[in-house]
Amino acid sequence: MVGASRDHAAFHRQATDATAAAAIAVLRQAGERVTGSRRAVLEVLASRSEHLSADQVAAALESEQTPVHRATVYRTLERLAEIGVATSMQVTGGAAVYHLAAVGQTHEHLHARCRSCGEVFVLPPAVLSDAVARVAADRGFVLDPAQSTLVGLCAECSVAADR
Amino acid sequence: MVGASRDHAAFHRQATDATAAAAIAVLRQAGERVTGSRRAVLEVLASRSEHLSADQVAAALESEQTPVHRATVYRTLERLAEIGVATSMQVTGGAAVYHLAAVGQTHEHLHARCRSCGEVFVLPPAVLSDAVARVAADRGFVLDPAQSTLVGLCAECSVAADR
DNA sequence: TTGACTGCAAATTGTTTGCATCATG
DNA sequence: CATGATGCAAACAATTTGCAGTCAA
Repeated sequence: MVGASRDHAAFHRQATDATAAAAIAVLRQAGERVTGSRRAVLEVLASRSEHLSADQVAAALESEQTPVHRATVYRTLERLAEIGVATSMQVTGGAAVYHLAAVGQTHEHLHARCRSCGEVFVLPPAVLSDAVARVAADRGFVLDPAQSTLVGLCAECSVAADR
Repeated sequence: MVGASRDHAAFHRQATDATAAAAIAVLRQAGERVTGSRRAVLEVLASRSEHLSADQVAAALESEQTPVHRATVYRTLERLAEIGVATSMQVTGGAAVYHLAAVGQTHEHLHARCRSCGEVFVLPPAVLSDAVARVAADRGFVLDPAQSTLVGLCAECSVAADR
């Protein structure tokens, strides 16, 4: 049990390091400067699988004795998103959240938020492929599934609402 | 042409007045006070078919020589939404927008926001009918098109981005 | 060396709240 | 007349931006 746990932790750290390193390589290739702040931000993003808000990233850095000013966190995340190393998404009614874009794989995904419990679900972007085609034909609107948030009731909440 | 235009304007004003009056009646029934500010806010909502942000409502009132303080506009819109006279929706990455809940008719529609110019477009909810079916089958998620905001590039901005 | 990056403070935007005053019911 | 509504200013949260100093390339 303890052994398995340690192995898992070790694996995770290694994977995290690899991801962060890959992201740094991309940064360098893009002609961007690799600074301590950027490294730190990337490591935080790489170490968590979920989406983090700029504030959460700043808080994580602070508790890791690597404080980075919030303005810098915002600028860094924005830059990372521009380069494609990270993806950002505006959560309806909340702060923008970021996560590392898996280098190589497209890893695009779509978010659906339950308006009852607030939980955010990840869906395959293909769910919107029909909608993409329709709005393009209809209005010339280039829909970006990865940036869109669908809203509704999750399975659990819709069952609860039925009663 | 001129005649038709005048008739249309007259019809529209009449419809607007009727809608606002109906909303005021509902307000009264709900035991809410009917004040000048509330009347004015309702008339602005009734006179525009699109969705307005609190700020836009305040601006409209100001240009109509009926200034209402922004705080009041916010409080009023919130109250109207609570009562059900108006519906609010948080546009992803933007301000909340409101519109009168058509008394009786469902008036469902879907929003798409351009991530470049920020403009919000209204689309027929049928655009998402395929997505609704897919997420329902896939995850049991009951998608609500009226609450969802699609994000992408509008026709104009996508043309501009191409160059 | 030098221009990009950072920290800091201050400005923005959208929205909420405490409080004294005022007007509707 | 008693509440509940309004105006005003100030607080808020999430970002953004101008500036001057610092550091990676």
